[in-house]
Amino acid sequence: MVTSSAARRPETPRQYDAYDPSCPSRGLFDRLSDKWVGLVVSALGDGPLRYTDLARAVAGVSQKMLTQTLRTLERDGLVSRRVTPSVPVRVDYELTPLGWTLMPLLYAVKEWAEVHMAEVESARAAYDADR
Amino acid sequence: MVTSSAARRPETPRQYDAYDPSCPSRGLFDRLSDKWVGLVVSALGDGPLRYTDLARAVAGVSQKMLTQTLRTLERDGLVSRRVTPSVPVRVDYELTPLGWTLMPLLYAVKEWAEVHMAEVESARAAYDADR
DNA sequence: CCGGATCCTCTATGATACTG
DNA sequence: CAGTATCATAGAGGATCCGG
Repeated sequence: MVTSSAARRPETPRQYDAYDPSCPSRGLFDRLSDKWVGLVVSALGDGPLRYTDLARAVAGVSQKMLTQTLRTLERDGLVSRRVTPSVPVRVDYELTPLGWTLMPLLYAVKEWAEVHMAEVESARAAYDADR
Repeated sequence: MVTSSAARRPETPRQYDAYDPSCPSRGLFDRLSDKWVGLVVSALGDGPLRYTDLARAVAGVSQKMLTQTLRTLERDGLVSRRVTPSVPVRVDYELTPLGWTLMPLLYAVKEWAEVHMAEVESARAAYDADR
């Protein structure tokens, strides 16, 4: 008989807790809440993109922050970087399989912001009216 | 015949675009990517919480940031604040109906971080090994 | 075209102390 | 208990220049 506690909880073998500041997953969650990560990952949800195209898609991002964000995502195994040594050089970024599991979640938040923007704006107006 | 473009796209009447830095939804998306918003909203997913309980749930948050985050969420119509004028005063925070539509999305990201932490850590190790 | 290296500026955040 | 007010600071992020 092999009734481990894991067997009773088929999913979510909770060993990490993002609420705990000392848990590594807290740091990871913070990274995912980064200013540019959501937009970059969402943009790559439409397929691979060259550096410049990514910069155009995520309008307003500086070179520095785009590169820095991509490096971190690459290190975390969410994005892969492929260099084509042409002249000039061509660099494509693409979501890894792991990245693809995250993309829909961040994309959903982005969509939520777009869909509910009007409601939030009227909530703000109502709030501000009281003071 | 009433075939408006909206009729052809039943859902997502895209009028906001978070990729556009000048679009209000970009600002909203940035707010949702705030360092504490995800954890606070997720914590309230288990039901209403008093200020102190919230501070305990979202370990590591300072009074200042917790209050500031809650004020913003309240203004944006995601969280409601109820004061019970007892002695000492009791304040409960709760997700609004609008907040409830957002909570599962942020909670999913938090769960993703917890579930995939190990994979990310090994990706980091592999990346760092190459330099 | 891609992005590394610098310099510089703000602002987001924390620590601390105080109040109804 | 649930904040507000103040002060101080790290570091996020932008602008610019340079190089492969």
